[in-house]
Amino acid sequence: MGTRALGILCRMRDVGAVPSSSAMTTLFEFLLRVGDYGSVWKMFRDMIREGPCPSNYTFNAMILGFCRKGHLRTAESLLNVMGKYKCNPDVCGYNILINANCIRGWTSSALGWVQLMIERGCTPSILTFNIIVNALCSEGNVVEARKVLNEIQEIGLSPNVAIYNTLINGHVKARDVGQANMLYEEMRSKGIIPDAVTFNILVAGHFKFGRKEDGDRLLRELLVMDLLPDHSLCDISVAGLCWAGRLDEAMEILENMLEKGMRPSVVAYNSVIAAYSRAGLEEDAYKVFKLMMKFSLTPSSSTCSSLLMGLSRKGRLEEAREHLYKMMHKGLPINKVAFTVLLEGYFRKGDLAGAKDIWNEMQCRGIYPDAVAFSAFINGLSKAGLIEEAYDLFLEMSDKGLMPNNFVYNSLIAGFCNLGRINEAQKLRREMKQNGLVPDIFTFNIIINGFCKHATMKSAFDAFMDMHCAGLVPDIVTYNTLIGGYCEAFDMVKVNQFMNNMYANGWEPDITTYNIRIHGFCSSRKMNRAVMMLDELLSAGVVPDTVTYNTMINGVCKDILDRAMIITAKLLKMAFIPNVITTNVLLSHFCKQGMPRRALMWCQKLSEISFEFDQVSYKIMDQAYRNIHEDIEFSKATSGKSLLLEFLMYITYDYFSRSRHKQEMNPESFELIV
DNA sequence: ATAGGGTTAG
Repeated sequence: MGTRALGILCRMRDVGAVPSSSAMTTLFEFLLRVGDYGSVWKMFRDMIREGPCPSNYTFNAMILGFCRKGHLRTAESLLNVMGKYKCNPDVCGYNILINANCIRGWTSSALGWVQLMIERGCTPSILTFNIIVNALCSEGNVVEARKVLNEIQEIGLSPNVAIYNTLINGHVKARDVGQANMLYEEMRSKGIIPDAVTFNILVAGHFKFGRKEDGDRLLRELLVMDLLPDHSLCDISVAGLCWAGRLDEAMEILENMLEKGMRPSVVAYNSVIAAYSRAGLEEDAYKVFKLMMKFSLTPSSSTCSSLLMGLSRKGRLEEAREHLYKMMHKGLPINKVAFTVLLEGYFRKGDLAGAKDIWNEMQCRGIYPDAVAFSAFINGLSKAGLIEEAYDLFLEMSDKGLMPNNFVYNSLIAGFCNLGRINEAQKLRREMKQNGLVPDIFTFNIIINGFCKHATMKSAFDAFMDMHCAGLVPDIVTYNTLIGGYCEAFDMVKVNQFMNNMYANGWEPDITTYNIRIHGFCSSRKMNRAVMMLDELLSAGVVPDTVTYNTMINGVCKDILDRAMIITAKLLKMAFIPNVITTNVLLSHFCKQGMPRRALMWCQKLSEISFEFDQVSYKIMDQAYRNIHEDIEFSKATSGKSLLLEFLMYITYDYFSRSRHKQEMNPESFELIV
């Protein structure tokens, strides 16, 4: 299409006709999108010689096009020369350039441009400052961001709802929901009316990082406030309930809306699709997508990424990749996030070759990784223990002009911590500070975890104190990490102390807290206490998960027979869903209890139903082979303990063999939906 | 705003 347009334009020139300025601009946009810079410059020269005169609109489109391709220097020179062609750079052009600098992580040069535009007599708009505030927030520098808001008021600009939304979002992302609330109050007191975005940020923030009660309270208040139209309220409720894990309720609202003839927005559908995918219910995600298609809504890039995330997290990577191609073929908006989601999926599966392949393909298709994509790659490599390769990538991204942000530093720090190389991790934390980044709660949680796992609890506690000094408020993950560390150290005094500390700071234990504590009891063979913890969890209204089950089962296998049977009966009533770790637990117990042949027999049966083992499974199988070879077999398959093990393995096998027969998604269904 | 980093089971 673009080449034809180019041909027509040339013929127009040949017959002496002058194309319109807007036609030229559209053509520039196209040529820049496909990266045909040769034609861009040729057409530009033609324009200068033969008209039409380029307008500000033409220049801005070119500046935007070059910025999107990462050619910031070219964009900057265009802005600087446009004066020669009777075009004065306007606030729009500057904003594009400032934003491009911010996206690359070059906040200080963005600030330099703001300075320069003022010197050149172009007044920055509220949008200019919004871009800056956003950039500072994504560096974790909410304090500076807040200062910008004060400064713009001093120069006589009045903040609007958008800039407040950006700042509130920044605080929520920094896990400071309290401060986010204060900003909300502040904007209201200034008479600025919050919009749907404000509430979406706040409600999601409360559910994600704050307290669920606050989320509910805000939703209730919102309903009586009469500020927003009904459909916005529904969108926000749906998103909030999704984050609260109350998917059935969210779905109910969506269905109610449809019954009432209201049209839920793409955001509402996306929230539900994302939540289903996150919860491992990818088939339900596709059902919602189908519904969305029925009402001919246009999927956004986040719709696509969320659907792919559902498949990818379940390890269904071939299908995910196939859908990715189909989506691109249909012209759906696929961006770097979709590729990042797949990249993560390959790493999660331990398929390093697949991960590297999707990484290369993304770049071959002209989709360039951003800081988060780099961090996903760096994170995957570090988790696989390939820290040197990860570090090379870190250097590569800096070479490419992408400033590493907190995501990247945190991934790398986690990589060093996982290998126990705490000193190098600490060095990176100092380096991020030198680069103007502010270590966030993630950084501290990663480092605290590193100390818990590879150093002393004293050092972990010191890091916890450092975190306070840095003005950060510990969150549930911080508490869980420390409680886990003290559990491992069997320091029950400190465990209880931190549990109390956690309650005092307004945090209720979550499923992870309970799992950690149950694990603590199981590993010290206090199964009665573990069961008590399970009961406590249930009465607190927390839903146990597969981790709970696996932890308990692992304890049960080690326990005395009578109690083991009672606990097993209790667990089975709860209808848990097993996974590969469940089988690994059982297989390793077959080995530990002197039955390597039984372990291998079950492996054989599982592979017959194409069960997907993981790296750990293969290690256990190796161990079983070695045990047979070294003649380490001592259990009779008829003892009570081994019968219990056989029984547990049988029901696990049975679950997988049934779920295999369940109707898998039809591979063509995606095409049928769209 | 809705997608991509940190805590838990072998």
